[in-house]
Amino acid sequence: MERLRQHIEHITSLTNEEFEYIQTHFTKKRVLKNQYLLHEGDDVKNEFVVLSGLYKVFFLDEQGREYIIQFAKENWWMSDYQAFFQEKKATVFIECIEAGEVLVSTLETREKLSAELHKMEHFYRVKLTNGYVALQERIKLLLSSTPQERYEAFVKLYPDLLQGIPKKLIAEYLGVSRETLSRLYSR
Amino acid sequence: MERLRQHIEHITSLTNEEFEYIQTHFTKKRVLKNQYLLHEGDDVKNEFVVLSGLYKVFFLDEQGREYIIQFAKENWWMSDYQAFFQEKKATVFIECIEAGEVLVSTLETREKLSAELHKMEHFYRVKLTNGYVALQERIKLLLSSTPQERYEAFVKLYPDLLQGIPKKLIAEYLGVSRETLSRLYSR
DNA sequence: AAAAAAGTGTGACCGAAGTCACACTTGTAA
DNA sequence: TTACAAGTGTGACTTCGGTCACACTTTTTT
Repeated sequence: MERLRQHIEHITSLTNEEFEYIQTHFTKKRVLKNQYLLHEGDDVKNEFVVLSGLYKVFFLDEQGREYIIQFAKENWWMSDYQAFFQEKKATVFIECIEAGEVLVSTLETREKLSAELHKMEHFYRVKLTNGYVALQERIKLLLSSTPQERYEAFVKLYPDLLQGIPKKLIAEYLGVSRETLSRLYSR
Repeated sequence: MERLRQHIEHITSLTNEEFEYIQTHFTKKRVLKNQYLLHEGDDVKNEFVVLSGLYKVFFLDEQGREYIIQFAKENWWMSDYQAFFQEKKATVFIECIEAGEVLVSTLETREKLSAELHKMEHFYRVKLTNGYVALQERIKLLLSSTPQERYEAFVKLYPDLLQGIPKKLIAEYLGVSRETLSRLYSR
């Protein structure tokens, strides 16, 4: 839980009492490799804060092709935010790539803490601001770049992921075929 | 200004005094067709709330090709949010397609109102949440869909834009060539 | 240790979308 | 009202990336 505190205090400082209270709204959960935290069609009751391990957020098209929206590592938040905020059924999957731990929270928690503690509303706003900017960057990249440039941008964003995971997953994140990606660095 | 009030109260209710105060942080500005509200390389001092008219937020790649990030109409907010929040130079342009009016605000305003009024921090958080979800949807679409599907999704999102603006702009939003877009509905 | 499964590189082929060129229409300005 | 610019559709050609196939390697399982 100390991790969560540091994470929040990176944005806004808290008293011990405040953190004590906030803490009660999060529960720790161990996650094993290949375990699903969220499955298409589920009610999206939770959002997750990654403490350790590696996870992928992805979806499938009609032909069953897989597209990765996000890799999540330490201190990243993840959910099917569309469904989470709008209380719809999940359209994405969250699967564990490397075992680790996450904190589990709910929409009620987010709204309640935001309403009760101005500081927490601030925290969530800042997090969302950063997330918004990151997504916009991804859109610009998807719109304008060649596979080559996307790959280079990926390397910058996730330098540590390059060795750890199958290239296939990187291809699914970039939106190119495995073969095309392979040809990018073999020439 | 009444428009701004309705817009905010759609999310959180305000007293007259509160709105009086908030109001002083926004100034109205008339915008003419083809006028730029923001130019690549500028310091991004402002964000804009659209009262009327139509605007495009776009950027250029090295070859000078144009990509539209967002069309903005009534009640949409726009800026180069990346640069705005991080106080960097603009990498995008905002240009007026149809004359109208906007409200002009600043980062200081956003932060100040958020800090002073919990309600406003809430307002900004909710706006950001919606924006985040919309961007994520766009990413999913860009990753997985054919030009055909993108076009159909566009029609749903901006049904009113179809007749008003040149098809070239739609193509730039979808990330396909003008010719490809043209062939989508001529067969 | 053997067998099965997953990951990776590479060639051959194909097809969807980009580019270029041009004709025709519509809108705008002199 | 004429002239010029902008917008639009369509054909010909090209090209980049996808798909399929297969060999080889590495990892996992039994």
